[in-house]
Amino acid sequence: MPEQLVFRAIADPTRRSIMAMLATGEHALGDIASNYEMTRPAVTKHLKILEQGGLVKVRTQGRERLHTLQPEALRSVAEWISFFSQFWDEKLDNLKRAVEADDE
Amino acid sequence: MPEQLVFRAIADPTRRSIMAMLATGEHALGDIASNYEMTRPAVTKHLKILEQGGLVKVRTQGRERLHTLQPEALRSVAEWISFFSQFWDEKLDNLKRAVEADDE
DNA sequence: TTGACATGAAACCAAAAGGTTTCTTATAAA
DNA sequence: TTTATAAGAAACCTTTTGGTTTCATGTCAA
Repeated sequence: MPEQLVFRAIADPTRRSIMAMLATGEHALGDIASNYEMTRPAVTKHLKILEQGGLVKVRTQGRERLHTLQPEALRSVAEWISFFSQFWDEKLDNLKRAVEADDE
Repeated sequence: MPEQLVFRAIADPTRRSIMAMLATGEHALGDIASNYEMTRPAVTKHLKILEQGGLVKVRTQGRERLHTLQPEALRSVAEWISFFSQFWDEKLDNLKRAVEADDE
């Protein structure tokens, strides 16, 4: 799972919005799509990109496809940011330590 | 400075690489460009996008343009991630608190 | 002041991104 | 067993992105 796919996935505002929605729990495609102006195939494509980035997992139930958020995929981004945090504020070295501590 | 411009800026691997280079200090365009296969105008464009995202600041000295990293611009991304961190691991609530504590 | 150097600017190009419409397939419900 | 629903797949279109080449401009050094 190349890290680039995560950065790509979170670059689009619609996809970040979908992530926020999925933070409230599992949702079917139609359910998600009804919150946006665009067509369902468009939302499908966004979900596919989120999936490729490891940020969303899908399971099929009957004729529905249920999507779950996988927020751990954001960890690589958090780690990348933590490298730069040392340059912006000593206080935020906390962030770096927090991420690294979770690295086991 | 819309947050979207930061997400856009960090989406490209070349730009993230440039950021890493600038973490070592101020650099002129030619200096940066010599590290990449692409032409200088291409690097100029990447730097422009980093500038629009608030991640790089430029000053002119003689005929050179010196670029400095502005890592604080990553804070908005860190805050965005911290919202999701609560879903992935309780331990990483540290991250959230660290970012919020620095919000003053 | 003449030339070399560091860069900006503009025009252009191919590929990727974000979207649409149309058609098919699979499941659920009447 | 029809019919309606939920979704995937493919073809297509437009705009954005990441890159190029070419040319113009400002600054430093002989």
